[in-house]
Amino acid sequence: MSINKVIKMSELYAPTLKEVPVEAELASHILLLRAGMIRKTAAGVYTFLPLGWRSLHKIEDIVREEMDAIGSQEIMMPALQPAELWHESGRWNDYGPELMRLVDRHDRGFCLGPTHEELITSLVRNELRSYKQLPVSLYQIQVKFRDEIRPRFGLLRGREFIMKDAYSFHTSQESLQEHYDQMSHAYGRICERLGLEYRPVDADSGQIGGKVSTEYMALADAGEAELVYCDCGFAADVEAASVAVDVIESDATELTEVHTPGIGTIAALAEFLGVPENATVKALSVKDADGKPVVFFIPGDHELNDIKASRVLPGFDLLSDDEMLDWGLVKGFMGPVGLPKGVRVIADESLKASKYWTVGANKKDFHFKGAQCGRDFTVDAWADLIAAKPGDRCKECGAVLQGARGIEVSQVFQLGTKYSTAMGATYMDEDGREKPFIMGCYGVGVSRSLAAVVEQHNDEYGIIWPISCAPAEVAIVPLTVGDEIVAPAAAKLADALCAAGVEVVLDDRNERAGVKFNDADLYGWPFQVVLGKKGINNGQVELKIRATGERKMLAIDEAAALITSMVEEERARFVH
RNA sequence: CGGGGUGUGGCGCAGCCUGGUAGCGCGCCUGCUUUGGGAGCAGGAUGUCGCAGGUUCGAAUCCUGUCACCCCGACCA
Repeated sequence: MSINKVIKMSELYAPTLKEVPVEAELASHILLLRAGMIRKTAAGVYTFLPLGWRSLHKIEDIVREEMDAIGSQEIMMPALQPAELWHESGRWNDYGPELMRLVDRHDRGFCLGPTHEELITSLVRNELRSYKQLPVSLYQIQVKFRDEIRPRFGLLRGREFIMKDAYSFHTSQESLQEHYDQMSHAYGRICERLGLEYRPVDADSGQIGGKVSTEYMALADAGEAELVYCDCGFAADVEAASVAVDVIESDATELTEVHTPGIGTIAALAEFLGVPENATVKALSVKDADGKPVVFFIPGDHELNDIKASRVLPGFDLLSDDEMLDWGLVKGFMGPVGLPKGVRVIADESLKASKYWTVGANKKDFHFKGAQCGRDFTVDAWADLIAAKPGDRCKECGAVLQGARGIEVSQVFQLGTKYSTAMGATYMDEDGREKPFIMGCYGVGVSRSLAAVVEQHNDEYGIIWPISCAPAEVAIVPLTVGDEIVAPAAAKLADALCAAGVEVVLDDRNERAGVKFNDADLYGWPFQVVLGKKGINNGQVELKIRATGERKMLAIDEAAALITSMVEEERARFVH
């Protein structure tokens, strides 16, 4: 795209689909297929056609500019990675089946990189030897592979996708924090320049490892991530959110057995007792990594969060019905009072606020009301165990949290020394001591961002590109081809705009007006200029703004200048 | 991985239950007409019916296996 040239629709490979593809459900998936921007090659694997590729390049360029602006340097690492590096970090075993593994002809193990911590760490450990060389920040824009359990939603969850990943190396937490903040700021700018309505949220660091992490969520009802947020500015992924939970204690202050025949679920119990679900306590029986039984107690209206629970009890697993029987646990009627010997109790910390619990009686068809911790039972450990949900309270300000869904377009992590320690990546500090790098890593889902933009910017007719990532900025639509007046006028206007640095597509196809109009809206060109015979004869062309549907007549002699300035103004809206 | 579903011309689908010469719409090609919101008429081309076996005189259709794709679920008691 270094040479700005008029794109001729008659030559463009961008076949549109009139019908909605059966495999697509989301607006972004449907429209990217229909507008001839992408095509599916296999489940979760896509080909980018010229228009999709142009938009993708624009997103990449925005990302590049923002990375370069904070001093991160672009490199390119291979997608094909030797297994031995993954053995060093331990992730050859830990990453699981999502890692695409392969073997070469010499029987050496490789994987297709889902991320690049191992490679970059092995790169710099040989080259960066002194604190004087730090900090360093490097990034690449590259294809990634993750063998998703279930690829879906087009570009939003693919098995092969394009990502910008950056890695930074520091001698101190302060230095890391400084770069992390710069990255966070850059990520916010990237979202803004892409026209994404987004929210930074507290996140879990998942498989990448590390402690501090923020995700940038493009808000979308179709998003896979659930988040809670507060007017005070707090926002978090429900998986990672630490929130205050309202629980209601039992009206009974003495341990009271209640006959609850066949009432084995929280919903049934709450209804039977005529109380809300958060007036009950839910019990989940699991086994720890050694196979020993543990029962989690959480507020009845909440769900256990696996990630949080794993922090308290690494490698835990749910008990099967048979295992519950073996340990003497009564499914549907478990409680902390009178649990079989050897069963540990871990309770969600929100339950501390409730003095008298309504719980199972460890006896079929019976529950207790008024069970008091310390008097009737003991808790071995308190921990944050549950997934947050809308209606919980903000820990910062106490307000009720609202819920939203989002597409995770980017994430920043503070890795600490996890990889540098595992892989022996060290430098010499001022005292002549060898120390592991303190690392950060920062990812932007580039192809996912493309889908997120479309998910947020579309209507019943097609895509509505923000000008910053539109495949072209202005479409020239002559209504008659081969006409001795209209066609030259269209070509002239296209050339004039092009010369002014505007990206122009000229619909010189011999198609009927309706086809061109419909395609133009489907493709989503931000500005559309329609040239008809009558208009030209009156010295006028019609300009349509895709986003607003607004139409105005422009004098043909002034059109190029006017449109250029409108394009420039529109571009400026996306650069802050 | 568990459950459900679908593979038939480029795309979307019918036909399958009840075996008997493979059909429709869109698209494509040719011609004429049309030309400001996915044109009309006429003519035409295009199918190993996902793949491999089996049953049968005969299989898109029945049976077995297999592959691919889509949807739901995947520890939520």
